[in-house]
Amino acid sequence: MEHEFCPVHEAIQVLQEKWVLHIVRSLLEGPRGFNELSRSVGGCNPATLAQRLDRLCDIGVVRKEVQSVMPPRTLYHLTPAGHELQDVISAIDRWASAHLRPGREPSHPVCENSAADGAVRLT
Amino acid sequence: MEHEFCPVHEAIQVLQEKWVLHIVRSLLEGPRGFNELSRSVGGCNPATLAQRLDRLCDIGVVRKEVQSVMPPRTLYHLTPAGHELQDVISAIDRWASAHLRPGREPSHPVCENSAADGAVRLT
DNA sequence: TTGAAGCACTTTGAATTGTCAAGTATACTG
DNA sequence: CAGTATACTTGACAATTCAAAGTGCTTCAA
Repeated sequence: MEHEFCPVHEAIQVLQEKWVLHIVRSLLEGPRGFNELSRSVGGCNPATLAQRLDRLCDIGVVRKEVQSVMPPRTLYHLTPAGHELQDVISAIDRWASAHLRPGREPSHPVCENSAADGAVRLT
Repeated sequence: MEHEFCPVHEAIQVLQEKWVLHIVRSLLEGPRGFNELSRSVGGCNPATLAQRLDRLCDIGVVRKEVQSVMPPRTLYHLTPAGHELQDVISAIDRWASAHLRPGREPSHPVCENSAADGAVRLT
């Protein structure tokens, strides 16, 4: 009755969780502490961030290193598997650089957007 | 006062929206109608799906082609820019195949997961 | 020595999102 | 002529995310 295991599908399930890609992207630049990460990710509240990190930890993408409990000092960094998400982020980066531009207005109420140059506008 | 425009960041904002990656992946296999897409994406309710499609349309990743209004018949397909998300999906696919496996239990309450083979387990 | 700021979170209640079930008008199939 | 399909919309409800405040302890400046 149940579906078979599909890697891509599962990966998408994880990566589409809010903030996950941002977190990974940030950690690719190096290990960070909680607040540091929070700032670098920008706009994710601590409750959600903590939850995402737990998940990524469970999944084996991130490792949490408690350096001291009091005063608190923790480092989050990517595992080798996590590091390999670099390819995914790079692909997004390439796509974004090629197709995304600032664009203010949705330009049209209707869906008549694909400009001549094929650029994509954000709303 | 405001930040400058960062393509990757913006792209992530879009791609992390629930169902978006699934939708793109499905459309990469070819154009589909609404219900067809809904089925192939699996589990996304029509309200959300409609909303996501509108967004992707506005953004210029998807094009909506109404073939007839009544009885209704619509086709959704990727624009050239949308098609180039293939690279992103492929990267996810490669990562997933290399690092994801079925794994039931989180195996441990704590975050002690990175197995010797570096495989990642889903919870 | 006092005060402010930093650390890693947790808790709370409210706001935003996503989901479910049902419904619409029409056509095709058995 | 009942049943199925198409593409959605609506409204009520559930789940997720949010901002704000708080904790207990250290470190640094005044």
